[in-house]
Amino acid sequence: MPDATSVDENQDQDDEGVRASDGRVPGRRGRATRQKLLEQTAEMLRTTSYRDLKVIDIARGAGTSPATFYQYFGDVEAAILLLGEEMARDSERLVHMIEEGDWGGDAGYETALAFADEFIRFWDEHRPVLRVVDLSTDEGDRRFRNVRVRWLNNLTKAFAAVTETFQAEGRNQGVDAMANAGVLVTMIANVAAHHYGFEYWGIPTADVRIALARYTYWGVTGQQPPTS
Amino acid sequence: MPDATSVDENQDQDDEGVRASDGRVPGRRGRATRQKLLEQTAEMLRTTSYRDLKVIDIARGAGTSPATFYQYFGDVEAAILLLGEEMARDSERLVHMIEEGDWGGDAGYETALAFADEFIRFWDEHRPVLRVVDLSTDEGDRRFRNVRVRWLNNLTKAFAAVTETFQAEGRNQGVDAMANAGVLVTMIANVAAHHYGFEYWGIPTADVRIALARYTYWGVTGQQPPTS
DNA sequence: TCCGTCACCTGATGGGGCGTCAGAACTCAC
DNA sequence: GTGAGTTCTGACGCCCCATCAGGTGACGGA
Repeated sequence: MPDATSVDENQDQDDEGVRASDGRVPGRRGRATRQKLLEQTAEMLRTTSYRDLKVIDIARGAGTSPATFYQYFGDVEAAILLLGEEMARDSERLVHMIEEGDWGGDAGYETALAFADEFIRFWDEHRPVLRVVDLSTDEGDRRFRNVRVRWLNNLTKAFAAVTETFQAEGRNQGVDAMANAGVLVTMIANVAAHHYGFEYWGIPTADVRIALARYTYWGVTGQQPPTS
Repeated sequence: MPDATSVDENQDQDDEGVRASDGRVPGRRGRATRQKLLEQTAEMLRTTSYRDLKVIDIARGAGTSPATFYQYFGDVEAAILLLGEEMARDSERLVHMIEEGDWGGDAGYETALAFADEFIRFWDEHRPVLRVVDLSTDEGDRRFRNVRVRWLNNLTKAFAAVTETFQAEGRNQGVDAMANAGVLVTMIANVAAHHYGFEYWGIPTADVRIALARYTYWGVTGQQPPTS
């Protein structure tokens, strides 16, 4: 069972606070190699199962050797973790959509639809990393849980804030805003994760998208969505 | 990447259609060993990460040798797959809850609450297997996808059937019943999967349970849940 | 241009799991 | 008690892991 590493190391990942395993700060060549390894890790994750992901394959794919890989990452999980943090940063655009969207009336339903689209796109883009984040979190790995919390919690808080504005107007009563938003986010996340599965059993993504937007709209506003 | 095996072998798993890897039908002793290995696999899955799950550990834990493991299962995945099928059979009770529950009015909301409880319990019980089923499905493994489809599709169809009775009465319009039910199921599943995560970021399972039941009730009936 | 130094990379290695035999151990009917 | 059938395992060749000592390459200074 993987365990937490020192948290302090992951503070500043803007390609500067980077350390090699021996503590030195890598130069230009080193960072290029590191980056290539990171990209190759993502690529491998896309094409092979997590369980069968081998350091040697990543290293070979990046045109280098396993020892070099270990120079920059403690283990495969550490590399995936970095990909996860990159993904979490990328998710800011989703937060903005929630915060800046218009959630009232028909425009609100449109916002919900647009958000569903964007979220599904986001998930498809980061699918390989996300499934490892989810699995490892579920298995109790703290490093991954931190990433997962950070990215989903931002969305949840954004939804909760919107919900609270509706609750302040007397609408959408009877539920804790954070719990409600949490369930909402988790729903959207899992639908995005499995929309190909829906297709497989005969439910087109177009229909799923509408169902998803309806739940989102109702969940946030407490209003019935348009029945067009 | 794992691939599909011949499907025919998995038809009758009631402990009778069982074959050892050499094609013989095991006797009493053989089946006992097989069962012990299966249980040990489940136990191992509960305590170690999927990625670090080793045949040798399962075998040792079951007081036997790796060679014996391979006598009964082609690989670790095959064993987990059997656990998955067992789980799918166990899920019948959830289907019954949906089919036989009263979904109208306040009683409907109570049904939704009871279902949320039962589903969360079910997930907690089968958590280790479920996360492997989900991951492997996501990675494109057909064997696991079949299990996942079978178990979730039963629930989805049951919800869709209930939804359609409401739609026939002119309620809950504007959405495809199967897509709606699919999103619902997937939401419940993911909330159940991550309710510990909610606790971790300060949202008690009690609140989550209510939010979950409200979505379920609204999703099935199209009615606003009680705001008590 | 050459050289020293430091950054970067790798070949080689011990450790260990994988999957598969051949044959040992066990069981049970007679 | 015996033998045929069933079940189990020790041992093996293979490959991956993770590490280290030492080789290779880049770059600034003379």
